[in-house]
Amino acid sequence: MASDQVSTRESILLAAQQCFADHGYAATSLNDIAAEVGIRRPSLLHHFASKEALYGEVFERSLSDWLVRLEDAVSGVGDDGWALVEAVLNVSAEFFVDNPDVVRVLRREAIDGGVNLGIDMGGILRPLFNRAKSFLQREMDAGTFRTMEPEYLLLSAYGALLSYFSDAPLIAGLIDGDPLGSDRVAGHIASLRDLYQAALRPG
Amino acid sequence: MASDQVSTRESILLAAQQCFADHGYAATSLNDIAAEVGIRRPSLLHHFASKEALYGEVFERSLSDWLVRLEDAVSGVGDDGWALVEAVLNVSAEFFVDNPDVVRVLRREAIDGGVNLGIDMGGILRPLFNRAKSFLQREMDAGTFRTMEPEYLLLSAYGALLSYFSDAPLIAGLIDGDPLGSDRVAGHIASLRDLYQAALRPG
DNA sequence: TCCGGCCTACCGACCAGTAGGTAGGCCAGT
DNA sequence: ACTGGCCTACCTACTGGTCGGTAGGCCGGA
Repeated sequence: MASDQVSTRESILLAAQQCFADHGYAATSLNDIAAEVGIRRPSLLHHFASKEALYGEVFERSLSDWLVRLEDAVSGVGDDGWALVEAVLNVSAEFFVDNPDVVRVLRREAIDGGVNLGIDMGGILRPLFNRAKSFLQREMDAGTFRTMEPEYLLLSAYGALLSYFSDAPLIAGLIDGDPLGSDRVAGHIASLRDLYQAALRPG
Repeated sequence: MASDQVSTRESILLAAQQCFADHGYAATSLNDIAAEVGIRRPSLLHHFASKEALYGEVFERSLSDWLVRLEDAVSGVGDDGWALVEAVLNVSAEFFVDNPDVVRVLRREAIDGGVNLGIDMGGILRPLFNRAKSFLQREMDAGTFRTMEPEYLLLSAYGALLSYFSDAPLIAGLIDGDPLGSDRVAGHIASLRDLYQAALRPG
């Protein structure tokens, strides 16, 4: 109905995102999603042609939401090298806290190769990766950053940043308190900032 | 038969490990595993009571293989702080290259919470985590390492190290060449060593 | 040397349950 | 009267798991 605060279609997407994040594609049934929305499976299939199509839309939205947010942050910062690194760190953390399901969907796809359902995750990320690489190279050439291998540096940062959020279910059993609590997240980001500042500081 | 180079049971475990790593628990059927071994599903279930039991054994072996290897490396190094960090890095990398499936099995479990099938991954890892934490704290107190928050430092290192291997399918689409090739892996480990050396160097 | 008994490993056939997906009907809003 | 959204009922394919049965190796007794 049009009077719904959010459309059924939107509710389905949100429920699907949560289910796919929690249990993965294969372990999520359309019945699970439909039940969460409060409708029957055939009604769900009235809005989405297939399970695969639904997943595709969830995945695409997850990835693009993050990239848009990242793009905004990057363009809002000048050419100051370190400020840009901090902006990426901060905006990503903020986004992942607000959308804890997104990062688990993306990471599952990364393990599967990001290519399982016709979506070429690598192809989408590659331009971004190359841009970040040449940014780092530029800063290193200019002496703003200590010279390191930009490719590996990026991959390490990607892993260190995302794993904290994607593996939150495990980490919750390792540390005291909710790893996604705002103070814990702030601590993690501060630690990352500290780590990479120390590593990138020239000299 | 006893003349088999490896027992059927062992073949099943190996095939299961690969399937679970490639596609996850839910997306792997017993038929898939049986077909890989070259037997029928009922024959497989003659060796393992259930799919869950088979997965449990695969998971347990994966985790303990890594921990044993880690334990050996740690005990083989004296009390030299940085040497121990390097040993952990090196032995883990070596192990992950030799057993590329293990890390994907473990990471999938980490995302799921490591608690899905009655196995408490957090419980197993917690003592190790606490030991590493107090090791770092000791080195920082002694002035060998720069003072940082050990908990976050460990989690970042865990993420940075494992993600390179678990997300290898995605990374393969990001960089040129096989990310699990020996030179690439060496580069990644060297970069990690460099990163954490720079971050932990006192001053 | 033969024998019956027991064992392991494997198989085809079958089971109940559940998956994704389709067909067709009901009904409120326009 | 039509449409969009939802429903029940149904389909086929496949899941994990069980069943009864078989081929063949091993072993103790005659």
